[in-house]
Amino acid sequence: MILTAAYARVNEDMDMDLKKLAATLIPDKALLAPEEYESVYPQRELEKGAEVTRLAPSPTGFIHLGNLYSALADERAAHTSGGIFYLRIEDTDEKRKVDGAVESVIRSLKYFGIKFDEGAEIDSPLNKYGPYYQRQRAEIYRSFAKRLIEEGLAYPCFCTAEELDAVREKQTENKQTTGYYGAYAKCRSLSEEEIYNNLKAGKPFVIRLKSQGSIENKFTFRDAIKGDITVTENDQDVVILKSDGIPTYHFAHAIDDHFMRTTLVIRGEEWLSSLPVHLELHKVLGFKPPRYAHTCSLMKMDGETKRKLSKRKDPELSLDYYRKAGYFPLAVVKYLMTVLNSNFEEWSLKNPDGDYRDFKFKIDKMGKSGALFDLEKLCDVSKTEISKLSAEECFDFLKGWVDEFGTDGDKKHFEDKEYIIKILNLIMGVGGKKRRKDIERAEQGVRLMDYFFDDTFAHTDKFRKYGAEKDYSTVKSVFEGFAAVYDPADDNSAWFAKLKAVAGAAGFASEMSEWKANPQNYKGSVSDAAEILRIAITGKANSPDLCTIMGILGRERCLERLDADLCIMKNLAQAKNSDI
RNA sequence: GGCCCUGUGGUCAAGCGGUUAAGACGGAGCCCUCUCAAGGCUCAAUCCCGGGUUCGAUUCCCGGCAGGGUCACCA
Repeated sequence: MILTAAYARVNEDMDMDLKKLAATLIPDKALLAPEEYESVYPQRELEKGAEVTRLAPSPTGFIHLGNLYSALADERAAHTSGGIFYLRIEDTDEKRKVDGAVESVIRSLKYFGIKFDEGAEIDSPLNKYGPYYQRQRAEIYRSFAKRLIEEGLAYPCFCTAEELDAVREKQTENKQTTGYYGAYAKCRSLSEEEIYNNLKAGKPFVIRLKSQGSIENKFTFRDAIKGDITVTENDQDVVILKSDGIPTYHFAHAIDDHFMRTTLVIRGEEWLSSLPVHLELHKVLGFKPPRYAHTCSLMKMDGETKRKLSKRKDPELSLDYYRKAGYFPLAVVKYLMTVLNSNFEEWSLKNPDGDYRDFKFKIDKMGKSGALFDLEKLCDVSKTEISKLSAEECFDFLKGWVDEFGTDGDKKHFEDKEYIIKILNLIMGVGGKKRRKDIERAEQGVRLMDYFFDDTFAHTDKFRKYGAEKDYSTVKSVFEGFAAVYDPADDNSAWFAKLKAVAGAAGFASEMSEWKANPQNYKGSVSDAAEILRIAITGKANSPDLCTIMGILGRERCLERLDADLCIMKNLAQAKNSDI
C-alpha cells in the first residue's frame, strides 16, 4: 500500500482546499496517480538475498577515485549476490551538467573493468525501470509532490534566497540551528488567501516538506557498514521541488530508489547527516526504505592532519591520473578492494592467480574509519600485477599507453614489436625462475626501456660522468679487452667468464672472495669492472642482466657505445691534463 | 558552534574479556649476486587519555581529547 501517511496531518488551516491548492501548484494534466507507479515498476524477480545497487553520479564530467571505490562496492555487492547494478544519472542540477559526462563515466569505469547491468546509456534488455535520467522522470516526482500537498504534508514556500540568507544569519548569530523549521518556517502557516495572492503576483515558489518530526525524538538506525547509529528525527521543512519544478536530490532519490527497486544504497558518509530527511521522506511517501551503507571517504595526509581527497588540490583523485601515469587498471581495482575489505589482501596472497571476483566481498566488512590513500601500496600492487603478465600482454598494455600518452619517439619504438618483446622478456624476467618487478606503471616502464634505442639512449647518459671519474687507461683496457673477446653467441656464464678475465687483466680482482680478502691489491672487483661496462652500454649504474642487454642491442651497437664512452673519457682526461 | 561518525605500529589493518597483539606496504639489516629488481631470512615500530565494571580490559560502560563529516532551491 502506498501513501499511508503515517503522521497525523497537521493542518493549521483546516478550511484550506488542499486538492485545489495541489492542482494549482502542480497543474500538470496527464499525471499518473502515485499508486499507479507501483505497477509501472513492478518488484524485480530476483533470488532471495540478491542486492540491487546503483551508481548515481551527477553528470559533472568529473569521475573520481571515490566514484570508482563506490562503484566497485556496488558492483561487488550486486554481483556476489546475483543482483543488479545499474547507472542512474542525477542531473537535477542544471548548472552542473557537462556534455559527454555520462559516456565518460561509463568509459572510465569500463577501463577498470566495471560494467553496469542496466541504466543510462547502457544497452540492455533489463532497462525496464527507466528513464534513468532524473530530468526525464519529472512527472513521477511531480505526481508524488502533488499528493503530498493534497495530504497537507507539503506546501509552497515563497521565501526568496535573500530572506533565507537573512534568517540563517540571524540563527547563526543567536547560535541556533540554521534552517527552515518550526517558527522559522514562515510559509508553513500562510493562509489560503496569502498563497493565492502570491501566486497571482507571479512570485516563484518551491515546494517544501511539512516535516512532522521533532529533534526531541531520537531513534536507532542500522547502517550496513557503521552498524547502529543514533539518529535524531528531522524537523527541517526541506525543499522537495525547486522553483523550476525539478526535485532536489533528497526527494528524487527516495522515489527513484524505491521504484528502481534498489535494495542497498551505498553512498559516501557525507550523506549520513541527511539520513533523517531521507527516512522521513520515505515514511511520508509510504515507502519501505532500502538498506543504507555509508562508506568512509578516502583520505589524504595534508601536513599534520588527514583530510578528504579533494578535487581541487589532489590530482590523484581523478581517474585520468591513473590512466596517464599508466597504473595497471586491475591493480587499481585490487588496491581498492583491499581498502574495501581488508581481508581481501590475505585472500589475494593465498590465491595469487585468482580472479578478484571470486573473493567473497562483504559489505559489513568495510572499514568504519576513513582510509588514507596509499600511493606507495598501489605501486606495489601495480608492479606485482604487471609482473604476472606475459610479454605479449605487457606489450599490449604498454602499447595502449604509448598510443595515448607516449611521445612520438615512443610510438616509433613500439612499431617494432619483436624488439620490444625481447626487451620485455628481459626486464620482466620471463622464462626465468624469478619474475622481475621492474615495471610499476606504463609510463615508468616505457622510460625504463629508453636505453635500448639510440635516440633515447643519448638522454640517459647522466651516469657517464660517474664513469668518467674512473681512470682513463683502466677504462680503456677494460673496453678494448672486452671488445676483443665479446661474442654475442656466448651464454651468460661464458660471457661472465670473459668479463672476469678482462677485469683481471685490467687490475681488478676477478673473484669476489679474493677482493673481499685483499682489497688493497686491486683497483676494484669484477663488479666494478662490470659497472664501467654497464654505464657505457646502458647509461645507468643499475640494470638487469648486462649479458642479455648486450645480446639484444647487438655487437655493433655495443661496440659503438663503448667507443663513444671512451671518446668522452679521453677528452675528459686531456682536459684534466691541460688544466694542470 | 549544534548534530553525527571514527580513534590498534609511519600507512592499511586483524582482533569481539585472558593472544608472544596476525598480516601487508613502507623502513633497517643480512643472505643471494656482475649492479639493480625479485626472492629468502631477521629486526625496529601500535592498542588516544582519564575514570569505572571485572579476578582480568585493546576489547564493555561513562567522561574527556583528537580527527573526520554535515548544517543550500549542490549532489
